[in-house]
Amino acid sequence: MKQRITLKHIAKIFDVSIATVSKSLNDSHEISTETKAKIQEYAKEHHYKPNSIALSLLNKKTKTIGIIIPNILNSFFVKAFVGMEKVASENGFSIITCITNESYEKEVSIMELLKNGTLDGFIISLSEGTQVEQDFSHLSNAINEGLPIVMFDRVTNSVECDKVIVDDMLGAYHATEHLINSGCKNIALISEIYNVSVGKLRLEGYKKALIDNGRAVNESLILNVNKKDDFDVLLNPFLKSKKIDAILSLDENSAVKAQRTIVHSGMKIPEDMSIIGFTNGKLPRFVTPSISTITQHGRHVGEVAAQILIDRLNSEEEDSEYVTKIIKTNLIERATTKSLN
Amino acid sequence: MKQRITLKHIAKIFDVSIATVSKSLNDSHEISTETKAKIQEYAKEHHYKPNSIALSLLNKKTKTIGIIIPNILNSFFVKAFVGMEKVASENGFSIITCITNESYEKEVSIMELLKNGTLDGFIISLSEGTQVEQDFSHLSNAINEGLPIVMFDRVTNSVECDKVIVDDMLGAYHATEHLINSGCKNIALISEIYNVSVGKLRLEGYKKALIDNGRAVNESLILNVNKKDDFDVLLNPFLKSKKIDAILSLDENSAVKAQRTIVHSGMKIPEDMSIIGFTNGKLPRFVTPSISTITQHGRHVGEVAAQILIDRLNSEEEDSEYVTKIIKTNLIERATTKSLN
DNA sequence: TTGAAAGCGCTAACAG
DNA sequence: CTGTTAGCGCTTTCAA
Repeated sequence: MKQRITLKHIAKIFDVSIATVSKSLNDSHEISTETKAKIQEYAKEHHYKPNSIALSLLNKKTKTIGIIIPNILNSFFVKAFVGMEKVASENGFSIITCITNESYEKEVSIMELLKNGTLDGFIISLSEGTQVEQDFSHLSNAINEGLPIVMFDRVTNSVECDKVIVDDMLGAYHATEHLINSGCKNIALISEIYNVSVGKLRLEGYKKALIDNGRAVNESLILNVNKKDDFDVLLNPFLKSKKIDAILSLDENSAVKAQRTIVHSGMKIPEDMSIIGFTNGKLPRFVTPSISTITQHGRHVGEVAAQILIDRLNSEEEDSEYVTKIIKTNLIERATTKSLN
Repeated sequence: MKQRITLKHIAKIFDVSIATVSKSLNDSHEISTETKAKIQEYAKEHHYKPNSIALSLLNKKTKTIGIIIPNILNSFFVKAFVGMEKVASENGFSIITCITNESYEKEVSIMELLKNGTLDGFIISLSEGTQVEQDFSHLSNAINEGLPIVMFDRVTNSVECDKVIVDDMLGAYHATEHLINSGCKNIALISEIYNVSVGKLRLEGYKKALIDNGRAVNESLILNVNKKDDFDVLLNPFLKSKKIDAILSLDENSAVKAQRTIVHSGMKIPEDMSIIGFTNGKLPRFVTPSISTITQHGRHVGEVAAQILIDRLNSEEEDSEYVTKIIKTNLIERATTKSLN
């Protein structure tokens, strides 16, 4: 194992001081051209690399941001992650990634662990546990200690910071309206994410669309499924007991599962039953019949979030105003919805 | 913004030396119980956190590993990533993630960037570009500089290091044999990954299975698809021109796309056409008919890779032997294959 | 044009 | 029991 080469080594070789070497490599005008030349050449030949840990200690900046995600097996979060990675890497930032698995405790312990100087800032989407617990002190503490945070997707009003959110309410509103306009009478709602903020917003959008269109909100048409529950066992009786002719799914999983159940039940899609689901991953696209989805532009969300954080880190001013960016959703019509024409 | 609290601050408060504070917080027996007590209490109250950058500089260890992945939108790689994150976090390691987008240049520049002291070691799956280029000096350099590397999935014999690989050849072999045994006569092979090592191994397994079972390898039944190509345009004539009754797909994408094309063509699955595809993501499972797949146990691959790296980092001995772990695949029979009964 | 010294936050060997 | 000193690798005054 070759020893890492340092300024000290080079200084010894040329019998000069460490300071001289440092200045030479930084191309300081204080140093004579010849000295610079020979030192630079030697450094290049021997692949000298400044130790960034030492630099971080000196500058109190690590050029590294933390990304905290509830669950990376979720296609929205992977896409957001890809966007963040792209922007970060374009701007010379590294990324430390942590996955909370929806656990409040994990989220807190991760933040504690990372508030130790290794990071310049955080990008986080709250875990389900945190949104249930409603305790955000680990986040406000970080901000107080000078670590900027950008929250995305699953956010809270209880913490003041930059935010990038998806227009969940409007997305659900438009989707519901599309179902109404395409002739659906009894629109059910299925959600595995009733615990998290975005689930609640989507539910609101659904209700508002019904009301604005002169329909009553029928609570018995709303099915909240626990992740531990057996989906099919719940869904089958649910579908049979009511005269439902459309489903709005608040998450990718339940849309796909509902679609399967319905296909098996022999109902005609979209004639007897329309489906729209949130989150546009590969799954709804490739399934047969392909599922109409509301796309949240995950990648873009990630890019914007990363850009906001990096801009803040690079900016000189201490306290520029916090921003909240809202990313619009789009309805992608596929085979599970009737077209309006 | 509150200033980070350091040993120095605490030392000043109690009018003791920095060393005393350091020892107190590390619960050294050298320090009197009272002094320790009051200093520890103060530190806790004021949320003192040792600066890990300073510690890294001192110990020349960062407790951070780099994970370099070609493409995280690939379900095998996300699963592997999840496994690595789990093991790393259990062992108190952080993870810096980079995505090469299959580019050799990106891979090299990432490695250059990260060889600066921020990482204790790497876990990498080679980019397609690197496997085409066949230049691995960025990797051997890292190893020479004392940065251990664990390669997984897409590896090369040209670099000596720890490796975790999937038994691709055998996986393809068994799958092909399954098709043969279930009565398929003309088994085609479709690949979007003919450029990468695992693609080549899977191809070998396919050929070997044919030969071992007294079949001829018919090169015209092997379709290599470029990612830029329009898959359907290639596949349709391919399927029509030969009397194919089974397809082995070397990657998840082409399996799903082939399945769709076949469904549309009206052929009966699996009676007229059987399909087995590599990589067991959600897609093949939820698609109708669900696709029989060869699972590579991505999560487990990730866990093993991370564990090997961490064990090496934690071990005292400089040069323990390199290991190569082979993870066995399994065939998951679903609706696109006839059972053997 | 070069170098000595201080310091980023911390630990450890050694004195007192 | 506590403090002094040196040092991890680097930059940056300030002096020479």
